[in-house]
Amino acid sequence: MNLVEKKTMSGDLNERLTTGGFRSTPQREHVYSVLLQKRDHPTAEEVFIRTKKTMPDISMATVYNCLDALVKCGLARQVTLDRGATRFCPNMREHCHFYCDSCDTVFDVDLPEKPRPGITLPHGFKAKHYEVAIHGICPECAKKKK
Amino acid sequence: MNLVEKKTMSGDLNERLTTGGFRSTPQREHVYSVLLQKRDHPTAEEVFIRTKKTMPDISMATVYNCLDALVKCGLARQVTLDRGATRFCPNMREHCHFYCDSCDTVFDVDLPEKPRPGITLPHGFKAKHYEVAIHGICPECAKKKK
DNA sequence: TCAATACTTAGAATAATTCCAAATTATGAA
DNA sequence: TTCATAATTTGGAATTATTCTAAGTATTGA
Ligand SMILES: [Mn+2]
Ligand SMILES: [Mn+2]
Ligand SMILES: [Zn+2]
Ligand SMILES: [Zn+2]
Repeated sequence: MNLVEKKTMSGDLNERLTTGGFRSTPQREHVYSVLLQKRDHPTAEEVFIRTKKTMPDISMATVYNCLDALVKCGLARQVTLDRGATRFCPNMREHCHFYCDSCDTVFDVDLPEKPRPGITLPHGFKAKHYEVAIHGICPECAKKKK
Repeated sequence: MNLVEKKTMSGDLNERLTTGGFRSTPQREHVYSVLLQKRDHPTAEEVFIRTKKTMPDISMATVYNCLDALVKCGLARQVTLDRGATRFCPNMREHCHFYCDSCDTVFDVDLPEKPRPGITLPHGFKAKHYEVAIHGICPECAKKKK
C-alpha cells in the first residue's frame, strides 16, 4: 500500500466513520487496512492475528468492536457460510460468494446487472436483498484432484 | 397426521435410515415427525421442546444426534441464516429461503427449473450447489406496517 | 444366548461471540 | 487551557450453540 492509497483509504474510512457516528481511531484504521490488504474473507480471529503484527497490544474485544463499527458504517460486510466463525469482506459492490469445499477458500463472484431474474416470490413478499452462496471446487483444487 | 400419512412417513423414514446405515429408532421417528408437522424451520432447541411433548424423556444430545442422522440420510437439510442457531427443514426439493427481517420467520421459496441463469463463474470454478437466501418482509408484516 | 455394535443420555468441553465494568482517550464548552 | 462528558479500549466473565465423552441400554445376528 503506497502513500496515496493510504491517504484515500484513511480519507474514506474517516468520512464513513464520522458520518456513521463513530470516531476514527488507530485501532479502526489498522483493522480496516488489514481487511483491505488480504481479501480472503478472514474471521475475527484471523483479523486479530494480522492486526497484532502492526499493533501488538490490540485486544480481541477491540477487533470485534472495530469490525462491528466498520460493518455498521458500510465499509465491510459479514459473510456467514454454514456453521463456524463469521467472515469479513471489505468488498461493498454487490457480489456473491464461492466457497471451495476442498480448500475452504472463499472467493468473490460478481453478479450480473439484472438482479436474480429467475426467482419469483409468492404474492406479498417484498425482497430487500439477496444472498447467494455457491459451493463447489475452485480451479486450484480441481487441478490437484486430476 | 392421519394413519396413512403416518404409515408413509414411517416407511419412508425407515427405508432412508437403513439405506443410510442407520437404525430406525423411536427417537428418530419422533424428531422426524416434529420436523414434518410444523415446517417453520425450527432450531435444534425448538425441535427438542416440541419432541418432549410426545417423548418427555428425550435428551438434547439425542435431538442433535437424530437431526444429524436425518441430514446424513437425506431427509432434512440444515439452514444457516446469519448468525444464530442452525435451523432444520424437511423439504428436500430444491428451494431457497425467504427470511422476514421483521418477524424472523423463514419461508420456503421454490426455485425455477433452470438453475441460476444469471451468474457466470470465472473460468475453472465448478459449482456443486447454490444456496440462496432472500431477506425482506413477509406479507403479514407488510400489512401490519401500513 | 451372547458378543458386537448401535444408540441414548447427562454432563463436560469447546468455539464464537457478547457483555461488563474499569481504565484510557478524545472532544468541545467555558 | 481546563474540565466534564462521552466514546473507546481492554481483560475477563458470561452466554450460546454445538460437539465430545464415557457410561448405560437396546438391538442385531451369529
Ligand atoms: Mn466477499
Ligand atoms: Mn426450507
Ligand atoms: Zn479450493
Ligand atoms: Zn414477517
